[in-house]
Amino acid sequence: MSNDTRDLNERSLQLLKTLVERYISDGQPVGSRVLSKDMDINLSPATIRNVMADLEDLGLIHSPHTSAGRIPTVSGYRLFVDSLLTVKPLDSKDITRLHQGLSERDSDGNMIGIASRLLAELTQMAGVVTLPKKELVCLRHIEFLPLSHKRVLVIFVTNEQEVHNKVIHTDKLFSASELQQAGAYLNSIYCGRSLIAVRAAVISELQDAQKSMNEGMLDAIKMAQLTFESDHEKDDYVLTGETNLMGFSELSGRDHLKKLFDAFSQKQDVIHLLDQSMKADGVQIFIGEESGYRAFDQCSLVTSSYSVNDEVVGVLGVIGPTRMAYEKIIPFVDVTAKLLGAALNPKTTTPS
Amino acid sequence: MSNDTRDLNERSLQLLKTLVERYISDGQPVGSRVLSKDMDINLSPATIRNVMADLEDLGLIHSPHTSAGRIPTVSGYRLFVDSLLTVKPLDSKDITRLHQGLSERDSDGNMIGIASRLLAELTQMAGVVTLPKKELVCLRHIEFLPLSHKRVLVIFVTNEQEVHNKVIHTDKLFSASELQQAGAYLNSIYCGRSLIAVRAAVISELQDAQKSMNEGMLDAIKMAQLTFESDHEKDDYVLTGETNLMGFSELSGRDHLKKLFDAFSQKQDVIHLLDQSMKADGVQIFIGEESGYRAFDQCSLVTSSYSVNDEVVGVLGVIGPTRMAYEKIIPFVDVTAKLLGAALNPKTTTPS
DNA sequence: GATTGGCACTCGCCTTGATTGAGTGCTAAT
DNA sequence: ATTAGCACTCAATCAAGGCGAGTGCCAATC
Repeated sequence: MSNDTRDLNERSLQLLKTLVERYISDGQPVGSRVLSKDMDINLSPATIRNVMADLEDLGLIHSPHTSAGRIPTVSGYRLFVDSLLTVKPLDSKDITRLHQGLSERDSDGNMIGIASRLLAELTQMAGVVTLPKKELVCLRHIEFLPLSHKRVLVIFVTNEQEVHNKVIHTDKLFSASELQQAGAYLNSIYCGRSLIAVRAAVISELQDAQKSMNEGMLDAIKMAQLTFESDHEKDDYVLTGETNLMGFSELSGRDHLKKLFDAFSQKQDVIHLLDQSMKADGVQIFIGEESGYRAFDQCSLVTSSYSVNDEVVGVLGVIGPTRMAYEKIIPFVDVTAKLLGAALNPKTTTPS
Repeated sequence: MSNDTRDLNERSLQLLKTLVERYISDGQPVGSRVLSKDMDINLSPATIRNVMADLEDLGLIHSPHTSAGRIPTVSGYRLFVDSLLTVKPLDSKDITRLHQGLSERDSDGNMIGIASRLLAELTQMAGVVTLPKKELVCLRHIEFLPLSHKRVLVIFVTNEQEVHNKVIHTDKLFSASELQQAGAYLNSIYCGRSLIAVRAAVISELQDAQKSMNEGMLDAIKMAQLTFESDHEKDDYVLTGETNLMGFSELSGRDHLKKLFDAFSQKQDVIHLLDQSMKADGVQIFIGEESGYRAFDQCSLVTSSYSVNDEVVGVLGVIGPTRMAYEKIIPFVDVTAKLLGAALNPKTTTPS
């Protein structure tokens, strides 16, 4: 790396671009000969070699061994996606499919799952969608049912139609009707507020307990506290199409694949990675080791946050080998994020 | 296969047993020499070879190639698990773990998921548990919430604490309070009955509609019909620990693994296989090709049905390579099934 | 007659060595 | 600055040979 990438002239960039494209489509290290044939400008292989040597000095490409062609390094991919890429418009079939899948109408309630499946199906890689973040979800309905052993089943609905449930342990025994009243009371005062707001309100209510509250109200508040106290529903995501990844030969080192799948089921690293995309809006890309997690060394992650009412509420993306068709995946993720955001917005109807 | 397995004398069986055990623990074809050392009875390798030749004639073992040892065939495994196996008592650590995981008290509501995870964790293979069958689940509570576009969110609770939800489309627009009344009405008449019974009752109610019903009741019944009309929650299962399977070299032919995982996500074949175990009670074993599904050619499935109140309601099991430690897995699956059954029974408390 | 030792044979696996071919780097000519 | 030419490197492929594990069979033994 003797120099800055600014040294690169138009031609070198063009060459890098062609090289990356070629490698993405073939999967083979690409040599000077094929590159010479692939390029628009006519150049002899020898010239190409000189330019490639420069690119190698800059750390943009490298040879797996002496007499193989070159393949892009992470920096090479990075430069490619940042400046060289010509994004392709989405396939119209894909657009149709997305629309029909994410139209609000025939939702079976779980938009997140649908979106994830669509991502996986249409890209033939793995699709991932985080659940919308809690600050943004508001309480729609809450209800309690008695169980044995002083336990209570809490069911609450957030946003339009997401149903959650949890078992809480109470101090004393409640009858079904007491619980029903508690639910009605909580619904009357907390409905429509965000979970965060509810939690805060509950805590403050409990603190100045001298307030004029009858016992039933107090019990209700206590149960609400138990329900919302912890981040019981830890940030989570829906991941589908993992099996698609098994087809890619570059990921198929025995334990490599296992590491990857283990990371998927532990979720933590993936969550952390996706969280980083929450901040920026628009499409973000993590290439290979850029992610910082060994398990994803050979993978790229193309993400985009999705928003409801201009507020970012979650992230979705696609996971595949570094050697993926970025020019198609990027717009695809972008559009999916926008459509999902629209589909989740209760106020608007998705345009047909 | 010149002959019947009855030809086998005690010694041959003993030999087969030792061979299978050895192969299971080593994963290498086992030859006459090691076998001779492994056996209790002292026999020269030559004698062993003679016996092995007989076993091969009977189709119980075979050589992968001329100068390798022998490995069990499917029939060999079959004979082994049916007659030769000496089951080992469960490890006490495992028992403790199972008890603590499946004790009713600190359930977070999803016993099935917990059981599956326990199976996978403690066997280091894949665990699978079917959801309890519908005939046996009874309605505990039902409730409706209005959505936009004449859609209604139905939430219903079955058994103790399993929460389900579904979106239905109605003919006309209902207000929140109308829906609440409908829910109350349905709760009053259908609570405690099985879903199957509810479905039947709903249909018959609708048929003799001349009955004295006010409009609200009729609407309620109609909504119940929409809710329960189809097998909307198709028999399903919870599968965990699939990634454990990636460690086994015998399953790791590239597309073999993919086929297996695809079968897992399509669910259909797995369901069908598990259904077969519903009929028999006690532990059932499918070895390799016995399952009849190509994807499971190199796998064995050890299952047991689990029962609540002496009635079989579901199946659980473990999926691993044919070369698995049956003598430990079998009692393990057995015990897990019994504990799960007990944990699901609302009447009893699991013994500590 | 069952068991055993001996022996030739088979076959997978590993190493070695030679060959091939793709691709490079360098240099000298254009 | 570009190109042609050439020597060189190195992975991949293949054949040949040695090794070793294990077999099958036969004749000797108990």
